[in-house]
Amino acid sequence: MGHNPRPALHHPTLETVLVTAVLHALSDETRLSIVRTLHAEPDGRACGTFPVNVAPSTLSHHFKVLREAGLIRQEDRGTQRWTMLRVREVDARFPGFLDAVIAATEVASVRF
Amino acid sequence: MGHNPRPALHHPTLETVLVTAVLHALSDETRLSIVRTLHAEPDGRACGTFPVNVAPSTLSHHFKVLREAGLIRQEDRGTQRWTMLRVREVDARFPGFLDAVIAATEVASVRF
DNA sequence: GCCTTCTTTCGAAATGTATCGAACAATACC
DNA sequence: GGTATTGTTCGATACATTTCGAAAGAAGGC
Repeated sequence: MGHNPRPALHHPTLETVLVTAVLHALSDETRLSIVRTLHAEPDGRACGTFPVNVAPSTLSHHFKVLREAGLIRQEDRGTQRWTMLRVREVDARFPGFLDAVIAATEVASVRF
Repeated sequence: MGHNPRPALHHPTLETVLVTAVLHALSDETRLSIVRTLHAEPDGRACGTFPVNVAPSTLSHHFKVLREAGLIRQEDRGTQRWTMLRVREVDARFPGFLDAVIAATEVASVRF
């Protein structure tokens, strides 16, 4: 019998995620910071390389919330898990929304 | 000595509210429904007339959250409290954000 | 095989949130 | 003054969320 590869990650279609789920996912300071970082790096980055101040297990929890809200896509590359923002798909379902949120956080001298 | 009028409601300047507070305020189904109703009625309406399925005390709690997030303005008119969406101010601080959220909820056959 | 690296899952604890009913305040009207 | 009408505050409860450390799983290199 074969080996047991990592379970496939679930990436919901944007049509099936609730508006409230997206808003809730972004209403946390740490998760919003993750989305900001990803927005500035279209190629994505590995999970462990985000500049956040939480434990790895907590970070993993936040990625799950973002993934289930349809905001990020993750794939395995060797031992690390790559994370990308689903810009196209989010913008197709919520036109202008992501840009407006990012822009709101980029005003000088404003804390999230 | 005089009577004791209702305490003045606090309406924070949009510059002082956190982005996460606005997102959190809108991430609740009942509150999002209130904002949708107000968006369709620029003149505002009285607190008790919103089509929601919660007790008056719960509704009062939701108005407080929306008010402290800078999303609504309330003023007393006789025995009732009038509520309006702060469209201009919200749009000045978060350009395009409110419209994007409202539009996202107006897609046919989509639940919040 | 063994060890390192990266990430997740599993409790567990602390905190926050939505909800209600009962009681209270303020205004308007009689 | 008395009585409705309208909303808020308070206490209590149930549930959700954020957080961590410890343990485990999977891939890669030795």
